[in-house]
Amino acid sequence: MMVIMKIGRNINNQEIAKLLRVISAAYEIRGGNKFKIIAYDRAATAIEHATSEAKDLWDDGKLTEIPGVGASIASHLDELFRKGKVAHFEAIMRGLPPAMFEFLDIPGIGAKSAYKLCRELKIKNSQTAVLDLEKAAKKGKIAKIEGFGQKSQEDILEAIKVFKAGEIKENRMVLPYADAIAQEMISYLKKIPATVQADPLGSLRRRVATIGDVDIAVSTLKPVEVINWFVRYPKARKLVEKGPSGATILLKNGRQVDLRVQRPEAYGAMLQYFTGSKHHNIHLRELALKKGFSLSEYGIKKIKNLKLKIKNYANEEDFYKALDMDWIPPELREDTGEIEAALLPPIRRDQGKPDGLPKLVELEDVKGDLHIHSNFPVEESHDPGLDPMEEIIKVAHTLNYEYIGFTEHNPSQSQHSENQIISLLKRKKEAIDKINYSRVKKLLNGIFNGLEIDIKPNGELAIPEKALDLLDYGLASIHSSFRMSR
DNA sequence: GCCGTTTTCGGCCCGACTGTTTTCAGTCG
Ligand SMILES: Nc1nc2c(ncn2[C@H]2C[C@H](O)[C@@H](COP(=O)(O)OP(=O)(O)OP(=O)(O)O)O2)c(=O)[nH]1
Ligand SMILES: [Mg+2]
Ligand SMILES: [Mg+2]
Repeated sequence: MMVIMKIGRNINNQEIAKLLRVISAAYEIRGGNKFKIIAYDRAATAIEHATSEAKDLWDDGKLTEIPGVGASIASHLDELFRKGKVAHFEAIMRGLPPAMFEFLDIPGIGAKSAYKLCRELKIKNSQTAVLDLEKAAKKGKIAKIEGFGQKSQEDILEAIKVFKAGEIKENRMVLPYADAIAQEMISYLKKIPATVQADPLGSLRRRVATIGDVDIAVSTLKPVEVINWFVRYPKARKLVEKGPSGATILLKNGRQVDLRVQRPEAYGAMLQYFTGSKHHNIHLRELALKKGFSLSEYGIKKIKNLKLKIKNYANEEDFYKALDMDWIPPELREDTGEIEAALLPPIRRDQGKPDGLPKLVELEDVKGDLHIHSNFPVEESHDPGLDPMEEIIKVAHTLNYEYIGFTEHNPSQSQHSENQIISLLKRKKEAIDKINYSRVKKLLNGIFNGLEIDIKPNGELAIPEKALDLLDYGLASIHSSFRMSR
């Protein structure tokens, strides 16, 4: 439960992000420049999402290539990687109760509340901070603090329960799990005629590998009906909040679902807003501002003529087109250059940027699979495949694959002599040769004989050298001894 | 603190919801 930061020279991206968020919160308490606070937060998000470890980028002198990391933060990180601590950060934190940072992941508590609670309740010990806060709430001490009351005291108690159960957005789910939750909710929403359309948005629509919460938008002329139906979802455990334009619930499984509703004629703007990402939206809105437009989930306003009515967009294509941009595939909307790339050709040429949006790899583009486990009995030590090769070939055919390769694990070394391993692999090679000469072969252009070969702790492969001659190819991978030093 | 072909200075997204406030601050999307 402790969220104390791990600091040191071997800090990873997740831990750096946490550290930068703590600094952002510290600046917020100190009344620092509002945009500096935002800058630290943005740098945190950028490092969290970076595809390389910040420490490796630092090694190559490329830290400032991360958008949002400039000279200042890069120099602090340089100090962090060299010395394991940052003097400037320590100075910022000095005088602030360290326990307050334990509260930042409790839903509804931000920097200001965390600080006030710590100070007024004299909470000193980081290790027991959350428990101390809970005790204080139960004794009615929070309601007495200025700016808090009976209701906020109850809300904090509830939030601590949620936090202790690990039911916070920071504990992310894998994409397929979130997909399942979203699909169930969408079927439920579609049961009432008021729902014109319902879509999973946010990180789900962007197909991010891990998902914090489930975001859903509904197109409707009867928002009140949809929202009331939503909050009565049978699997809902708790209503978090509810208003005229949406609601948030917590499900019995501890997951959060956010709903936003919008009229059909303005649904395009809602799709754009609620798909995100946050920094894609901010970047897009900044670009629009320079052109004299103000963007929101309701549509586009002309800044000069605020009296002019907001313009509706029923679909996303028109919304982006109004900004002279190509429609951007949701998978690319992470503010990593896609906005500049989407600017229509004449503008790109003016700016000397000829490149458009990249063409994404679609499922149909996948032409084969060279890592497949069949149930062919090679007597591996673990995880044999479930289906016969013939069945797998048929499925590959229905997927329009041109080729596949079979890569069962190598025969277990502990159970077999070298000769036994070779004879097992000979049998498999004969089986594949046979398939290649049989009718099934016509389904695919190529069926290859591979093997997933263990790399042993001493670096050797787990099959004899001459067994390699029996294979078309091998996949070598490590299956044990993960705690060896680098 | 970051960033840039209208800027190396002067900007920085925009809105929903809640509680405690008597007009808005804090938190979140
Ligand atoms: N303009 C703007 N849009 C935001 C902001 N925060 C969130 N959004 C929009 C874009 C997000 O993708 C969408 C849903 O917010 P979430 O907090 O659920 O984020 P998202 O789903 O992208 O990631 P997640 O996996 O839930 O952490 O709402 C913001 O500060 N400004
Ligand atoms: Mg989300
Ligand atoms: Mg959300």
